Amino acid sequence: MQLSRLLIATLREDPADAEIPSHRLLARAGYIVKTAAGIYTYSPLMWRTLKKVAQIVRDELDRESAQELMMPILQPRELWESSGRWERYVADGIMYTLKDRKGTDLCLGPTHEEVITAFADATITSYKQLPVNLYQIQDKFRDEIRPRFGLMRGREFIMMDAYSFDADAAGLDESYAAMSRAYHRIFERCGLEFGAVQADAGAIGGSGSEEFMVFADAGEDAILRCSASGYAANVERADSIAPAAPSGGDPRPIEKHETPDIRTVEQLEGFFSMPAAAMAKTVLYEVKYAESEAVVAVMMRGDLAINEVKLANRLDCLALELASDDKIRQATGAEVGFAGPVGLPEEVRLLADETLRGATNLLTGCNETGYHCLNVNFGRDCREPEFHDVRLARAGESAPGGAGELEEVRGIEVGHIFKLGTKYSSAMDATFSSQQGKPEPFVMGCYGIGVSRTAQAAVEQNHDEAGIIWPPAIAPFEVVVAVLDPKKDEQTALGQQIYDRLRESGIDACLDDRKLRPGPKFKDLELLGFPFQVTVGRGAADGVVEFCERRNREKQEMSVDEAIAKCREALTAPAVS
RNA sequence: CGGGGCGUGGCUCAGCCUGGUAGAGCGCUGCGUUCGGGACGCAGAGGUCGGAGGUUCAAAUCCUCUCGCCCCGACCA
Repeated sequence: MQLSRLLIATLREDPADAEIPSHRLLARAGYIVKTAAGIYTYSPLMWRTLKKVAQIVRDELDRESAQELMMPILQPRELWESSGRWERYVADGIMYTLKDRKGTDLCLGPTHEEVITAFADATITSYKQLPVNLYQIQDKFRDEIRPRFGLMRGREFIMMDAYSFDADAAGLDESYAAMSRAYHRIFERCGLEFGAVQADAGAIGGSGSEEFMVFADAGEDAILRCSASGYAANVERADSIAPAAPSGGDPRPIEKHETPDIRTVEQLEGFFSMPAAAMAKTVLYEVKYAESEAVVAVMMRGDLAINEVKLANRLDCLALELASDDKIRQATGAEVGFAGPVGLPEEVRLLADETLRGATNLLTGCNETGYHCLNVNFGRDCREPEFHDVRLARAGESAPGGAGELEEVRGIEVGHIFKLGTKYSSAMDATFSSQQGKPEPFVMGCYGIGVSRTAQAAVEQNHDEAGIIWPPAIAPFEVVVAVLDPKKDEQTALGQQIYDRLRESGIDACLDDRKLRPGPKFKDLELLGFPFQVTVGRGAADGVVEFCERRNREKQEMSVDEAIAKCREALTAPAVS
């Protein structure tokens, strides 16, 4: 490809709406052009990169015997009602819905569990056909609350979604392991520094789940990891060993104290000269279920925090949020800051974190404005709460197992693998005949990779002040042969010759024959970020060119043969195991 | 949806407070000089100031509504 024939529209200045480096660079280099918020047109160069990412995904999935197919974007409401997700997705507002001319409701697919489960039900009839793993690479649509950071969180984005069907849990474990292997190879080949971390299964549901995270400061997710033990988890999911609390000792008689305007843990520490770890705060949540709403009180040790994702999972609710001041007054009969287990109305469900199990002589609120209680003991002064782990793990705490300390890093979620089990197949009555001739629901897994997000994550991890530094495997071109002065015949001829020889070697090269002065040409190519450059300039008459690696921008003069050899050497990627 | 901010040539922005001739830099076109790190000269093209309504002799500027976009919090590949 001659760059003079390729539509390249780089910008001299950063677009005003780009915040993080990868978004800024992709927009400035003209790789992406915004069509609407969270909706982008991919330029010809960007499309080359996206196709390369997609092809790596295909290669590695196919190696694990997955099969590519294509499902519809437009999906009928009745299909989504068969899994029970229509109402929830519409209520959450994340799904685009529309009506056809007859008034029939449809949606633009945000994901394809329903379609694939119906397809599997229609086509897989016997256990002899299992396992099956099906995937597609397609645009997905989500009415994101806040699209941002370019391709990182778009309303329309390219995603690979795969679905495995097995006869039993052991089969699912194998399918899941195969996908995990494939994912590791995919992100390795894309040149990313990444890790698999334990994850919350979220709205999709199911048991086991891991996220593949590209480590980057701009990442939207917080990860806790421990290098000593190898433990890594999304903070939503992470566990840790809580710091020890002082022993409360044998139960002493409860004491009620006047605490005017003392509402927070910090204030209580000062007022009673007690450590936060000897207190229990009581936080009220408004919890939404499919058919009802409730106020739930959650007790947590004073020095620790509540993990709302864990809490929502324990409560098995649709959504929860901190109760409003009005709700708190209504539920406890006291002002905000004085809620506690003592005298809590029976209709308010009471949970407590595991760290409070067996605790004695706690300092708590007692649902009376201006008062707190000392020496509160469960079962004696108040109900015995339901104990659950609802604690937020934090950096600095010990990792599960106690091998080392947790540190926090940021990550971009580029992939997610789930063990779904029979959640969808049971709901939709999608079955196969078992060896005993009985209908059994498929045991399913589902797996996603954000293809467009992965491409941007690669830029987030690979750039410098001058521009993008594409990992070779996903660069729009691996090598650019830059002819500095296309008006000089010997430069043009030599450039063309090098370009041809690189192409013959199977290298994805392009020829920059654009009539640009050298300064702008160098700047432009650095911004665009091709990993290797062969510069044909004043040495052309003597057969001398320059080889330059974008990553370090070091230039070396050498002969044409040497330059070509350098390119070949650099691009003979070590085989991925 | 809540809170904050912004819509002025292709891009980045000034002008708005205090109403009266629509501006700059970059980019683009032509000619000339230049030519290894975002050159220079000359000549040009390009804007219903997001949209609608209102106030006024007069609105980019003041008021109302509306649409779009960005940022901060709850969703997710």
